[in-house]
Amino acid sequence: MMNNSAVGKSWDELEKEIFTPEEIAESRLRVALIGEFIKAREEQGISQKKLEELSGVKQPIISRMEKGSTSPQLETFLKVLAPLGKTLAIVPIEK
Amino acid sequence: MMNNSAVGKSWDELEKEIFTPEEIAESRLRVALIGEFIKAREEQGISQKKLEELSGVKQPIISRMEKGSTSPQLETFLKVLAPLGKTLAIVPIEK
DNA sequence: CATTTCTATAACTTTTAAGTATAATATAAG
DNA sequence: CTTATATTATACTTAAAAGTTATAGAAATG
Repeated sequence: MMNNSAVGKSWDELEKEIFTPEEIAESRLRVALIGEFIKAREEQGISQKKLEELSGVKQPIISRMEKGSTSPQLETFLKVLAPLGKTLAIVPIEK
Repeated sequence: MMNNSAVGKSWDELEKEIFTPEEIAESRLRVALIGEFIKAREEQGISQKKLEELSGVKQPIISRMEKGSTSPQLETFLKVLAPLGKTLAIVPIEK
């Protein structure tokens, strides 16, 4: 049984009890990357279905990826980025 | 039965018969990213075992990733990059 | 409204990455 | 050398993403 009550706590507070700082940082980063992908897709007016045609990645997978219910494989992410004229690069962590 | 004999063909020639241009491009990109990661790890004198401690990602996973026998999840790749002071960014495809 | 397009989700199968334990190989010490 | 020890690679199991199909619910279009 949990010894800390959840009542009255914000998600930020709860998150700190459940996950390590590394997990939180990593998760935010992943969310940021996916968010940038969504933005690029929408800016170019490309639907998930259309992107399925362009990338070969099925629409339900794109949906799950965007909703954050799966952490895509590097390969899958590169596949959906390519038709948007984007790719991934390794960069130094910014301060 | 295959109607093209493999005898006398280079890997580059064979590759074109087996994979689509998109698959080839994506694969080379993934290999390039992994190569850059390996370079960063070795330059910093960090062993796979040490990186396991720093990142929480098990050494066999790092090994398979570097050997190219798996395409890591985005999350896993971010985890191993972080202790090396690196992360991923979405960038335009270069000409 | 009705219809089409788009996104989300569910259920299920297949494929593949992650986790675990161990083995092979390389490197360093005696 | 050969024996330790560190480092990387390999089987094998488990977990999770991808693929498939179908459908429901939003949101735009006529």
